[in-house]
Amino acid sequence: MTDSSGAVIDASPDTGIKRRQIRPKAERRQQLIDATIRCIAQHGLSAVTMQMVTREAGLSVGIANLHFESKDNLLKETLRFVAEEYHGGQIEIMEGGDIPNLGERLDALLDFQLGRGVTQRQKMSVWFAYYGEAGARPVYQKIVSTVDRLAAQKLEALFTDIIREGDYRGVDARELATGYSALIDGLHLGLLVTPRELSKRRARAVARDFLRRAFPQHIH
Amino acid sequence: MTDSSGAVIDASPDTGIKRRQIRPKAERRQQLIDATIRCIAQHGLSAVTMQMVTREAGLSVGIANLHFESKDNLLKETLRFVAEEYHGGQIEIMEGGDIPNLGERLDALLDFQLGRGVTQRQKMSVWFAYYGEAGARPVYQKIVSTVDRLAAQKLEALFTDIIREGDYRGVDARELATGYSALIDGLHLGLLVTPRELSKRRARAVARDFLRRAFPQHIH
DNA sequence: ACCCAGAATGAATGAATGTTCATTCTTCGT
DNA sequence: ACGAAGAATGAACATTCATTCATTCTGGGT
Repeated sequence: MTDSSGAVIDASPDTGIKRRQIRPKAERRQQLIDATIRCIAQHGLSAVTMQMVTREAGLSVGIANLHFESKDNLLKETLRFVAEEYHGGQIEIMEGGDIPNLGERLDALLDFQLGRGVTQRQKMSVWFAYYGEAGARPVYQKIVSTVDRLAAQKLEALFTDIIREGDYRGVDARELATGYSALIDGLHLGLLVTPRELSKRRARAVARDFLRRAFPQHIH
Repeated sequence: MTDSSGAVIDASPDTGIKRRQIRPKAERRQQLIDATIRCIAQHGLSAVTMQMVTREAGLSVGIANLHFESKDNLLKETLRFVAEEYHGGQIEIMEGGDIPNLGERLDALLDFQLGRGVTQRQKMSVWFAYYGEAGARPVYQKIVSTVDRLAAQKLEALFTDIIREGDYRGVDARELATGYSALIDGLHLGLLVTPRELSKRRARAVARDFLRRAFPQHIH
């Protein structure tokens, strides 16, 4: 049997007692990180407790300190995972040998950044929860900066290619990349905090509009 | 004597004992809210304690529950204050009878949103700390949505006026307003999390660029 | 069939935190 | 000068939480 969290639970229907399962370290780590993400999304970073996370994962309290040495570390690793997943996905698309057409590649990037189902909302919550603490916690700042810088470089490179291909004049790739990144972040924020005012559809329209203004030949 | 927090302290230099001061309720409330803002900016929302806030304010622990009934309430009121201060400032400029020229009014808005000294950074920290929790706390969401909606309407109205004045074609005021707001939010985020990568000067250039693209006759 | 490395458990511990309230102190009107 | 209203204090209390670790359990290797 598998519950919603992915934790393997082996229960005798009669007794309701669940059997202890031994799994490799890497798997447990991921299981705990996933549970942490769900907890942050649902209760907020400041309300997350170890008991909450381990219960969500279907495990005992002690195990968190077995695989991660402390709560601080678990939170740090969770941020690292989310950051790398998100930026990794972006970077893959931007490097994208599988999509030779630059306009289509831009579209794919936009789809990745503002598309997807409910899952994305969970990730967004986590993302901004950490942003909120980043001002006071250098560790978080460093993790985010590191992946952010790489993604920014790739985006600038993509924009440079597009500018060359379209022969656009008076457009600075770096500045535009900064603007586009900020726009996406801001739209994510809007989707998270005021979902009533900003639908996913409209967010995409806004982002597309930005790109169309800059690269009219590439975005229709 | 006045310390950095604005709290009035009356100490005999000999004894070092500070004298108890009685002040009106409204003043103490503001004093506590100011201290809360500083604490959030410096330590992060999740690390803020009542002892920390009251010490920062130069007061005793009991007083926080005297003027605000609980920690939750103090945090809520602090968010309300910051939200209203920020959005109030924006709205005043946008309605701005004192700046008849629409282009100049846009400039003033941009100055307000991305200008100012170190103070602004404190406010930004608080702002995003709450955004981070907003996903899980309806109360925060409501406070932010309320002021946000009003500011969005005013911005849309301003853009509508500018579009009419400049006779710009194929531009949707609402969509542009959404985009501009998101852009500013994203730039704030960048300034907070990756100040090394994004200077205040560059943030302003990026925002100006966005406006210039949309309203070339109004922004030079 | 047996053993053991190490994975998993959860009751116990101690530290930290929000909240209370009996007491002390200021101020102001009379 | 005096008294009362209420502002301010901070020690005490109850709760919650992260972390520990003695113990139990599992599964693969022999």
